[in-house]
Amino acid sequence: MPELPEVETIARGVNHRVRGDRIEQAWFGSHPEPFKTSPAQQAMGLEGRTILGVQRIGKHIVCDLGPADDGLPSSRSRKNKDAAGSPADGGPLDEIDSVSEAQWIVHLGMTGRLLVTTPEGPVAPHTHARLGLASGREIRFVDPRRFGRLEFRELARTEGFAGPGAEPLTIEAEEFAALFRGRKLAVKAALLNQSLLAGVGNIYADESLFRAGIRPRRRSGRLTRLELGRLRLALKEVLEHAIRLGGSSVSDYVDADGVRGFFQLEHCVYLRAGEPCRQCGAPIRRILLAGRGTHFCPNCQR
DNA sequence: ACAGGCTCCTGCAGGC
DNA sequence: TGCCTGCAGGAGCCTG
Repeated sequence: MPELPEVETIARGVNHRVRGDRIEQAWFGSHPEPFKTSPAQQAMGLEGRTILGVQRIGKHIVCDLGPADDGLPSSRSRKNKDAAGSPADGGPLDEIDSVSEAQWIVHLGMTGRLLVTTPEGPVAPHTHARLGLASGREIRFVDPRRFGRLEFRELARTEGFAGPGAEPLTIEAEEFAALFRGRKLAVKAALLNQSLLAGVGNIYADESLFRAGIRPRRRSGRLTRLELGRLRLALKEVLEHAIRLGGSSVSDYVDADGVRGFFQLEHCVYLRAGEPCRQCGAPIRRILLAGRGTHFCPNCQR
């Protein structure tokens, strides 16, 4: 299930391959669930636009798009390629100086994938969107469980996408502590709440609580300053480490090339119920909290 | 306002 | 062997 490190890995990979490219045609499937904007509106909005860049905000992948062109040959993307070597090969973002005029926002839900392939490649079952690019590449959105969402925003009409919660990688200690102050809900439930912190899901909530030595059921408002300090650092470390390893592949997660991540090999508690704690050897316990499987070491976490 | 529970959806594992 | 049941969870919605 993609959380912040997986989404970051995918966004970087997709950005690397399609930045500066132009969307020639867009195809959308018929299942209504994945679309926050209707398929027809998305197709109309996307076609003819240049992809300025792809970034992660919380668990969302945001594609910034240039102005809609007149459908003539893709002079814009060719000009970019000539001017800046090959932007799609990953030069700095500011080489493309256009201002974002629209956004395509992708949320992968639990089982969503965003892949960059060739049009000839076999189309996986549950493919809900295909964007044909001027370079000959194709972006595909595949999501068996249909918990993912696709949205198109024209920035002349609506604001640019901003995650509802704070970014756990950059949040300062004071702001972090304020998120938990006075709250009665369990600290794990608070970590999962996207309007507080954007991007933390079940795996990294469990792993960061283990690193910080805090039990998942502890009430948020009862955490000491010291514990909040440890939690903020643990969260940052665990997320950054997972990004370096390309994310966790626990179910069917793969990056933009279809390659699995490696962080699952370093999980200390997640999906390790009954197995010995890596620190003290006590068996890892599993409970249900906020409707989620929750894993912790009863000895190391207080 | 806040907290907690339910629901969507499909694939897979486990039991009989 | 094959079918059935239950479980996995992000986030929006509903209720207390």
